[in-house]
Amino acid sequence: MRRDVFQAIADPTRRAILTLLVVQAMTPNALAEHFETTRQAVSKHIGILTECGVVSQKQTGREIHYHVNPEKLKEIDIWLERFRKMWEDRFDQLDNILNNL
Amino acid sequence: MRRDVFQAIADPTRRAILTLLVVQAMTPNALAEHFETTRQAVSKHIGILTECGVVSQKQTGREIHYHVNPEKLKEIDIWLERFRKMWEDRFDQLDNILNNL
DNA sequence: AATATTTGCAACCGATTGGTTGCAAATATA
DNA sequence: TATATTTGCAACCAATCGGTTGCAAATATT
Repeated sequence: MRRDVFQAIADPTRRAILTLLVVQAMTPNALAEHFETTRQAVSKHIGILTECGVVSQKQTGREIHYHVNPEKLKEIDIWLERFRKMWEDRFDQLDNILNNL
Repeated sequence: MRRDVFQAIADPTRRAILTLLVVQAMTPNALAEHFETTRQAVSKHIGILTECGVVSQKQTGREIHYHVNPEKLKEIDIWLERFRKMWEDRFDQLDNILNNL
Protein backbone atom coordinates (compact mmCIF):
# COMPACT_ATOMS: atom_id res chain seq x y z
CA MET A 1 0.00 0.00 0.00
CA ARG A 2 1.30 3.44 -0.95
CA ARG A 3 1.56 5.05 2.49
CA ASP A 4 3.93 7.93 3.03
CA VAL A 5 4.08 11.08 5.14
CA PHE A 6 2.81 13.25 2.29
CA GLN A 7 -0.32 11.16 1.95
CA ALA A 8 -0.71 11.12 5.73
CA ILE A 9 -0.98 14.90 6.03
CA ALA A 10 -3.18 15.25 2.92
CA ASP A 11 -6.35 14.75 4.95
CA PRO A 12 -7.55 17.76 7.03
CA THR A 13 -8.81 15.55 9.87
CA ARG A 14 -5.41 13.88 10.15
CA ARG A 15 -3.71 17.28 10.22
CA ALA A 16 -6.10 18.33 13.00
CA ILE A 17 -5.25 15.14 14.92
CA LEU A 18 -1.54 15.96 14.65
CA THR A 19 -2.20 19.51 15.81
CA LEU A 20 -3.94 18.13 18.89
CA LEU A 21 -1.28 15.51 19.58
CA VAL A 22 1.56 18.01 19.38
CA VAL A 23 0.19 19.67 22.53
CA GLN A 24 -0.19 16.43 24.47
CA ALA A 25 -0.48 12.67 23.93
CA MET A 26 -4.11 11.52 23.74
CA THR A 27 -6.25 8.37 23.61
CA PRO A 28 -8.46 7.64 20.57
CA ASN A 29 -11.57 8.33 22.66
CA ALA A 30 -10.29 11.71 23.82
CA LEU A 31 -9.34 12.58 20.24
CA ALA A 32 -12.73 11.56 18.84
CA GLU A 33 -14.48 14.04 21.15
CA HIS A 34 -12.90 16.85 19.11
CA PHE A 35 -14.49 15.69 15.85
CA GLU A 36 -17.92 15.18 14.35
CA THR A 37 -17.08 11.70 13.15
CA THR A 38 -17.21 8.39 15.00
CA ARG A 39 -14.40 7.03 17.15
CA GLN A 40 -13.78 4.28 14.59
CA ALA A 41 -13.20 6.84 11.85
CA VAL A 42 -10.67 8.64 14.06
CA SER A 43 -9.06 5.28 14.87
CA LYS A 44 -8.67 4.62 11.15
CA HIS A 45 -6.88 7.94 10.75
CA ILE A 46 -4.63 7.08 13.69
CA GLY A 47 -3.95 3.75 12.00
CA ILE A 48 -2.77 5.50 8.84
CA LEU A 49 -0.64 7.96 10.84
CA THR A 50 0.89 5.04 12.76
CA GLU A 51 1.47 3.00 9.61
CA CYS A 52 3.80 5.63 8.17
CA GLY A 53 5.45 6.46 11.48
CA VAL A 54 4.04 9.95 12.06
CA VAL A 55 2.56 8.92 15.42
CA SER A 56 3.60 6.29 17.98
CA GLN A 57 1.70 4.69 20.84
CA LYS A 58 2.26 3.96 24.50
CA GLN A 59 -0.13 1.58 26.18
CA THR A 60 -0.98 2.01 29.86
CA GLY A 61 -3.56 -0.53 30.97
CA ARG A 62 -6.42 -0.54 28.49
CA GLU A 63 -5.73 3.00 27.37
CA ILE A 64 -3.40 3.82 24.48
CA HIS A 65 -1.82 7.25 24.33
CA TYR A 66 -0.71 8.43 20.91
CA HIS A 67 1.98 11.03 20.39
CA VAL A 68 3.59 12.78 17.40
CA ASN A 69 6.88 11.65 15.85
CA PRO A 70 8.23 15.00 14.63
CA GLU A 71 11.22 13.39 12.85
CA LYS A 72 8.87 11.95 10.23
CA LEU A 73 7.40 15.36 9.50
CA LYS A 74 10.93 16.59 8.96
CA GLU A 75 10.89 14.54 5.72
CA ILE A 76 8.40 17.04 4.31
CA ASP A 77 10.59 19.91 5.45
CA ILE A 78 13.53 18.34 3.60
CA TRP A 79 11.47 17.96 0.42
CA LEU A 80 10.44 21.61 0.68
CA GLU A 81 14.10 22.65 0.84
CA ARG A 82 14.56 23.18 -2.91
CA PHE A 83 11.45 25.36 -3.11
CA ARG A 84 12.31 27.30 0.02
CA LYS A 85 15.30 28.66 -1.88
CA MET A 86 12.86 30.09 -4.43
CA TRP A 87 10.54 31.93 -2.09
CA GLU A 88 13.49 33.27 -0.12
CA ASP A 89 14.99 34.59 -3.37
CA ARG A 90 11.72 36.32 -4.15
CA PHE A 91 11.69 37.86 -0.70
CA ASP A 92 15.22 39.15 -1.29
CA GLN A 93 14.09 40.64 -4.60
CA LEU A 94 11.23 42.44 -2.85
CA ASP A 95 13.71 43.58 -0.21
CA ASN A 96 15.95 45.06 -2.92
CA ILE A 97 13.04 46.85 -4.53
CA LEU A 98 12.03 48.37 -1.20
CA ASN A 99 15.63 49.46 -0.51
CA ASN A 100 15.82 51.20 -3.89
CA LEU A 101 12.69 53.25 -3.24
CA MET B 1 -14.16 20.07 -4.31
CA ARG B 2 -11.60 19.57 -1.54
CA ARG B 3 -8.48 20.84 -3.27
CA ASP B 4 -5.64 22.24 -1.24
CA VAL B 5 -1.83 22.31 -1.38
CA PHE B 6 -1.53 19.36 0.99
CA GLN B 7 -3.63 17.18 -1.26
CA ALA B 8 -1.72 18.46 -4.29
CA ILE B 9 1.66 17.21 -3.06
CA ALA B 10 0.24 13.92 -1.77
CA ASP B 11 0.71 12.23 -5.14
CA PRO B 12 4.30 11.19 -6.02
CA THR B 13 3.87 12.00 -9.72
CA ARG B 14 2.74 15.53 -8.85
CA ARG B 15 5.76 15.96 -6.57
CA ALA B 16 7.98 14.79 -9.44
CA ILE B 17 6.30 17.31 -11.76
CA LEU B 18 7.01 20.10 -9.27
CA THR B 19 10.62 18.95 -8.96
CA LEU B 20 10.99 19.20 -12.74
CA LEU B 21 9.23 22.56 -12.97
CA VAL B 22 11.37 24.13 -10.26
CA VAL B 23 14.37 23.81 -12.61
CA GLN B 24 12.60 25.31 -15.63
CA ALA B 25 9.11 25.98 -16.97
CA MET B 26 7.86 23.15 -19.21
CA THR B 27 5.03 22.23 -21.57
CA PRO B 28 2.72 19.27 -20.80
CA ASN B 29 4.27 17.31 -23.67
CA ALA B 30 7.82 17.87 -22.44
CA LEU B 31 6.73 16.88 -18.92
CA ALA B 32 4.98 13.72 -20.09
CA GLU B 33 8.23 12.47 -21.66
CA HIS B 34 9.63 12.08 -18.15
CA PHE B 35 6.89 9.68 -17.06
CA GLU B 36 5.54 6.27 -17.99
CA THR B 37 1.97 7.55 -18.13
CA THR B 38 0.11 9.23 -20.97
CA ARG B 39 0.15 12.96 -21.67
CA GLN B 40 -3.47 13.19 -20.59
CA ALA B 41 -2.71 11.75 -17.17
CA VAL B 42 0.08 14.31 -16.72
CA SER B 43 -2.30 17.04 -17.91
CA LYS B 44 -4.78 15.99 -15.23
CA HIS B 45 -2.09 16.34 -12.59
CA ILE B 46 -1.19 19.77 -13.95
CA GLY B 47 -4.87 20.63 -13.76
CA ILE B 48 -4.98 19.76 -10.06
CA LEU B 49 -1.74 21.67 -9.38
CA THR B 50 -3.17 24.68 -11.23
CA GLU B 51 -6.52 24.45 -9.46
CA CYS B 52 -4.92 25.02 -6.07
CA GLY B 53 -2.42 27.59 -7.31
CA VAL B 54 0.79 25.58 -6.99
CA VAL B 55 1.59 26.08 -10.68
CA SER B 56 0.75 28.85 -13.14
CA GLN B 57 0.79 28.92 -16.94
CA LYS B 58 2.12 31.19 -19.64
CA GLN B 59 0.85 30.61 -23.15
CA THR B 60 3.10 31.31 -26.15
CA GLY B 61 1.42 30.33 -29.39
CA ARG B 62 -0.01 26.86 -29.07
CA GLU B 63 2.45 25.91 -26.36
CA ILE B 64 1.74 26.40 -22.67
CA HIS B 65 4.65 26.65 -20.27
CA TYR B 66 3.91 25.77 -16.66
CA HIS B 67 5.98 27.03 -13.75
CA VAL B 68 5.98 26.61 -9.97
CA ASN B 69 4.35 29.09 -7.58
CA PRO B 70 6.63 28.71 -4.54
CA GLU B 71 4.49 30.99 -2.37
CA LYS B 72 1.79 28.31 -2.27
CA LEU B 73 4.25 25.69 -1.05
CA LYS B 74 5.18 28.09 1.71
CA GLU B 75 1.74 27.33 3.21
CA ILE B 76 3.01 23.84 4.01
CA ASP B 77 6.14 25.29 5.55
CA ILE B 78 3.98 27.49 7.77
CA TRP B 79 1.91 24.51 8.90
CA LEU B 80 5.11 22.62 9.73
CA GLU B 81 6.24 25.48 11.96
CA ARG B 82 4.74 24.12 15.19
CA PHE B 83 6.36 20.72 14.67
CA ARG B 84 9.70 22.18 13.61
CA LYS B 85 10.03 23.52 17.15
CA MET B 86 9.79 19.92 18.38
CA TRP B 87 12.46 18.37 16.20
CA GLU B 88 14.79 21.27 16.87
CA ASP B 89 14.32 20.72 20.61
CA ARG B 90 15.16 17.06 20.16
CA PHE B 91 18.27 18.00 18.20
CA ASP B 92 19.33 20.26 21.06
CA GLN B 93 18.82 17.35 23.46
CA LEU B 94 21.03 15.13 21.30
CA ASP B 95 23.55 17.94 21.18
CA ASN B 96 23.60 18.09 24.97
CA ILE B 97 24.10 14.36 25.24
CA LEU B 98 27.02 14.47 22.81
CA ASN B 99 28.59 17.36 24.70
CA ASN B 100 28.39 15.43 27.97
CA LEU B 101 30.22 12.41 26.53
C1' DA C 1 -5.31 25.30 -48.45
C1' DA C 2 -4.05 20.87 -46.53
C1' DT C 3 -1.58 18.64 -42.88
C1' DA C 4 0.82 18.09 -38.47
C1' DT C 5 1.45 19.34 -33.64
C1' DT C 6 -0.04 20.74 -29.13
C1' DT C 7 -3.41 20.97 -25.95
C1' DG C 8 -7.85 20.55 -23.19
C1' DC C 9 -12.14 18.17 -22.35
C1' DA C 10 -15.39 14.30 -21.67
C1' DA C 11 -16.55 9.56 -20.85
C1' DC C 12 -15.37 5.62 -18.81
C1' DC C 13 -12.91 2.13 -15.45
C1' DG C 14 -10.86 -0.30 -11.44
C1' DA C 15 -8.70 0.85 -7.01
C1' DT C 16 -8.52 3.60 -3.07
C1' DT C 17 -10.53 6.73 0.38
C1' DG C 18 -13.09 8.19 4.31
C1' DG C 19 -16.93 7.04 6.42
C1' DT C 20 -20.41 3.89 8.67
C1' DT C 21 -22.20 -0.21 11.79
C1' DG C 22 -21.47 -4.39 14.35
C1' DC C 23 -18.75 -7.19 17.20
C1' DA C 24 -15.03 -9.39 19.90
C1' DA C 25 -11.05 -8.87 23.09
C1' DA C 26 -8.84 -6.85 26.90
C1' DT C 27 -8.80 -4.20 31.06
C1' DA C 28 -11.18 -1.65 35.05
C1' DT C 29 -14.75 -1.31 38.25
C1' DA C 30 -19.06 -2.67 41.01
C1' DT D 1 -17.87 -12.61 39.39
C1' DA D 2 -20.72 -9.63 36.68
C1' DT D 3 -20.67 -5.28 34.36
C1' DA D 4 -18.79 -1.20 32.13
C1' DT D 5 -15.18 1.01 29.40
C1' DT D 6 -11.68 1.27 25.89
C1' DT D 7 -9.98 -0.31 21.88
C1' DG D 8 -9.09 -2.78 17.33
C1' DC D 9 -10.85 -5.35 13.47
C1' DA D 10 -13.92 -6.68 9.62
C1' DA D 11 -17.53 -5.87 6.38
C1' DC D 12 -19.77 -2.81 3.77
C1' DC D 13 -20.83 1.77 1.03
C1' DA D 14 -20.77 6.05 -1.79
C1' DA D 15 -17.41 9.27 -3.49
C1' DT D 16 -13.04 10.34 -5.23
C1' DC D 17 -8.62 9.25 -7.55
C1' DG D 18 -5.39 8.19 -11.07
C1' DG D 19 -5.43 6.24 -15.16
C1' DT D 20 -7.12 5.19 -19.93
C1' DT D 21 -9.09 6.20 -24.89
C1' DG D 22 -11.29 9.21 -28.16
C1' DC D 23 -12.10 13.60 -30.00
C1' DA D 24 -12.36 18.56 -31.00
C1' DA D 25 -10.08 23.13 -31.07
C1' DA D 26 -6.29 26.04 -31.86
C1' DT D 27 -1.86 27.04 -33.74
C1' DA D 28 2.32 25.83 -36.93
C1' DT D 29 4.12 24.00 -40.92
C1' DT D 30 4.12 22.36 -45.73
